[in-house]
Amino acid sequence: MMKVDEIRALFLGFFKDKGHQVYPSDSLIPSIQDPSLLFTSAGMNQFKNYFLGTEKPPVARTTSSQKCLRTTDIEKVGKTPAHHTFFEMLGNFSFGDYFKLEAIQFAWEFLTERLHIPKEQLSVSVYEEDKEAYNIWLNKIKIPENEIFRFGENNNFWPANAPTEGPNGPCGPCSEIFYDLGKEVGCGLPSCSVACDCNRFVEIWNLVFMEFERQDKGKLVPLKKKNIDTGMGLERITAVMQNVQSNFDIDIFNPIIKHITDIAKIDYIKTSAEGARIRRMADHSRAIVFLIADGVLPSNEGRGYVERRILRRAVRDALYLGVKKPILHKLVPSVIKVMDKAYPELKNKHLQISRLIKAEEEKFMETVESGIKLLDDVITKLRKSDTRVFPGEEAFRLYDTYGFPVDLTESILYEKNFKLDITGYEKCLGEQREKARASSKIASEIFAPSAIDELKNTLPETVYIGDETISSDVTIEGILVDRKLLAKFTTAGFSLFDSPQITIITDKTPFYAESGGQTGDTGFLRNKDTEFEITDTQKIEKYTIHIGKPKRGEIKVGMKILAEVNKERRQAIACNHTATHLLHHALRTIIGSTVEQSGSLVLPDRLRFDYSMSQAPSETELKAVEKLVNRYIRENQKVTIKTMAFESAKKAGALTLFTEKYPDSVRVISIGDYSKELCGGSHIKQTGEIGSFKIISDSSIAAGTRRIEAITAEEVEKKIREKEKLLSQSARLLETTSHQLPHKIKRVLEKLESAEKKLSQYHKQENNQIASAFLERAETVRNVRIIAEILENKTVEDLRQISDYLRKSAEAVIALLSIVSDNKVDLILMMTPKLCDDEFNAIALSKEIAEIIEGSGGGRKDLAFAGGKRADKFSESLTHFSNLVRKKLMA
RNA sequence: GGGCUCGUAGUUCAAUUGGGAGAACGCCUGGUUUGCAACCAGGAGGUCACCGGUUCGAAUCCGGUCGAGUCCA
Repeated sequence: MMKVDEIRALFLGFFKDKGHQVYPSDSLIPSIQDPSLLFTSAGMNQFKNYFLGTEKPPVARTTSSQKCLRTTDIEKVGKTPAHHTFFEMLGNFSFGDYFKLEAIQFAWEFLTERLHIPKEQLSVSVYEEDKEAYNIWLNKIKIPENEIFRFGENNNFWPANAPTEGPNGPCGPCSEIFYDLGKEVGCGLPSCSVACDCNRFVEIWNLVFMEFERQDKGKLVPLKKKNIDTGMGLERITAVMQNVQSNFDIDIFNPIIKHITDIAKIDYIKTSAEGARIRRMADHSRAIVFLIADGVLPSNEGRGYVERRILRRAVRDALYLGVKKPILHKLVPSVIKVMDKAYPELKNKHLQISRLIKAEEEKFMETVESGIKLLDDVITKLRKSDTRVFPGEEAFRLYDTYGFPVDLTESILYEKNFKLDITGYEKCLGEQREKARASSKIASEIFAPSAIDELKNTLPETVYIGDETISSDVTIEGILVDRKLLAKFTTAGFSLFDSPQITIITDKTPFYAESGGQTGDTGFLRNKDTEFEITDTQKIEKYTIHIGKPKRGEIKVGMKILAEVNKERRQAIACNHTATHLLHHALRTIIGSTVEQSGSLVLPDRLRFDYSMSQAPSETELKAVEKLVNRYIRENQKVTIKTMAFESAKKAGALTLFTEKYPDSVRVISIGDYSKELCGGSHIKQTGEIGSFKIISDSSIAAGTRRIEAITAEEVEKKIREKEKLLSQSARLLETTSHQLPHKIKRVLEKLESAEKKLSQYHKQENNQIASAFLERAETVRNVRIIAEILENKTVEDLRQISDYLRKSAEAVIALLSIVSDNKVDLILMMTPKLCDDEFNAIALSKEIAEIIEGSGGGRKDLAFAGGKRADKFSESLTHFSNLVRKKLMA
């Protein structure tokens, strides 16, 4: 039986023998910058620019086994024999080299002579208008006529339906090869064929003949250079070779599935609902392991969000299988064991991957728990209203706002004998989708054109000369304004304020473009007539782009101009960048080599360093790290930059990054004989230039990931001066020395506290006295004391205290207490509870009085608050109050 | 990129819908006990995330900022 690893190796070896360069799998995060691509979803992705013709391929034929991630069919995963989120795609590619004949011959030879698949079990399809491919299959390969099927653009064109529906760009017919599982599989009808929907015929290989460029209105223009792009699912061909009907029965899935059933303590019954869940968990655990290994951390947007969703789906399956504890992270070793022959880098990441998964699983369990609580609340309410239908909007709210999955809602409802209004739920979801889609930026086209593409055929890569010099004469090669290429631009007609943002491309440049965490340079392009300020430098594919604003004069393509980088800023950046390497090294020295960089930001005024570590480093450890970095600085070590082959850099012990993919030739930065890192950034010559290093903060930014922020050089001086100022100012304010400051602060606080206590006691006493005085001089009507008083130098809080006292010390009281200032009246209305009824109470009274002073009031029946702005009318309202109360009591 | 929810004591959360900031656990002190989350009494602990607005009055309403959670793309 042929194993996955053998088939992969056989495939790559076969095409290598046919003159193809073997490319390693690209990362799941596409290495080609493209906002429209979230993940690598096909073997051709890493060669996209070669197919587009915007970049010249170094070789004419390549082959690869590409790891891919697709979530479009995620619902089907586990339920069908061949759907995955994560899978490997075997492919061979030709860029203007061989075409249909060889592509077909290679595929046929590989299947029949290397894999020894009987010809009778293979059949093919071609695009109905592709006579060339049809004839090759019929005459060269000698496939019987009735085994060649002809389908329309829906099935046999790439992209599907491209001629009528688009998108514009490279496209072409394709030809598919099918494997017949045999009569006993599938529908069993005599008419069964490749065209049938049943599972008997499986598509194993798709050969795409990219020969047209689609233009507007479906016009297909033949390409000068025709390309081949093929794809064969590794898991699927393996299933064929191992003579099993499902991809999940092949050698790499068996151990994972066994591991799941062992933990869950259940049997794997393929046809049961649990079986599908187990398969889905097996699939998803592979996807998650590879995503994390490629640097995708769980988050709530973009790639991280897709990863989180996959992970949560798997956790849900585990819950259904009765596993109430985190389980996925336990599968990591099994996944790695079956994949590490092709992806040996997984082994080193093993601990970090399981740690991250575990943290994420625990978080989701919390979400589920709080969701169950929320669900219970709604159910309790529903029970009262005597309905058995759970509203769809509620289910949606639980999912949308609190992340509680609807299938969990459904199964809990089922247990409690409720029904879910699933139509209502789906309606809400659909509305949200519509809204989001309408305002989404992400284009669905793979080949989104941009103005820069126009340059790609003629203009070579921008040469970076910023290591040798920071000012040099350069030639302007491209000017971009509003995504359009211009030949020249002049400031005439523009005021300095409304001149647009302009992007300039030059033949070479001393400006460093933002990358590897280091921010882009700023500076000027100028000659005697022209001045252009550069505010940012970025990289788009092979070009450095200078972004900024014209100050004066005119800029023309072809013109020579002096490019000057802001020198002080660059020096500060270089200090921070070298310091970042020292920090990395110090962290590994003090804490251990489990610390790994997971991101960094180098700015002129500070640096940020993200690293993997499960708990926070102790204060002592951080201090030690800071001390060590400063020692490195004082040692004034030499910083050397060398370019060498990747393999020899690795041998020399250079640190390589978790997520990065490196070219063959790399730049190695060595500091003294300790730190050695691959890095493209700007550095100083001797560590002494950094002067000083200070950690400003250490915090957690994600599960298992921490961030240190630090400053160097002049920024440290600034910081020290700031702190000194702070201290001396504080000391002066407290009339002491900075030494005595903590002691003094403590004493002042104690004093303040006791003073406040005394004061409030005093106030209380005073308020009680006032209250009893009020009682004494109060008018009494039918045993009810009526009090109406204006107080001075009191707060609403005091009024409250006074009314409390009144309530406690008299049987029956109605009191109106007020504070009157220039433009405002505050009042409190208290009546002993027995006097209150529905019409006559403090709320009603306060409202009525407040009306006179053009304010409003409210509160409780026995204690209400009110206020107004017309202090001048207050005496009127006092009279009104007394009359009102008297009248009421006499009645 | 577009939504929704949340931010209150060291922690987990309340606050009757705009009208005295509370409970439980934890902490401190004293007592009683000294079998492992013991009991009794007392106490400390709050910028109600931040800024602005509305209002006589805002933890509560409105706008903004920051942070967290979550869904869609």
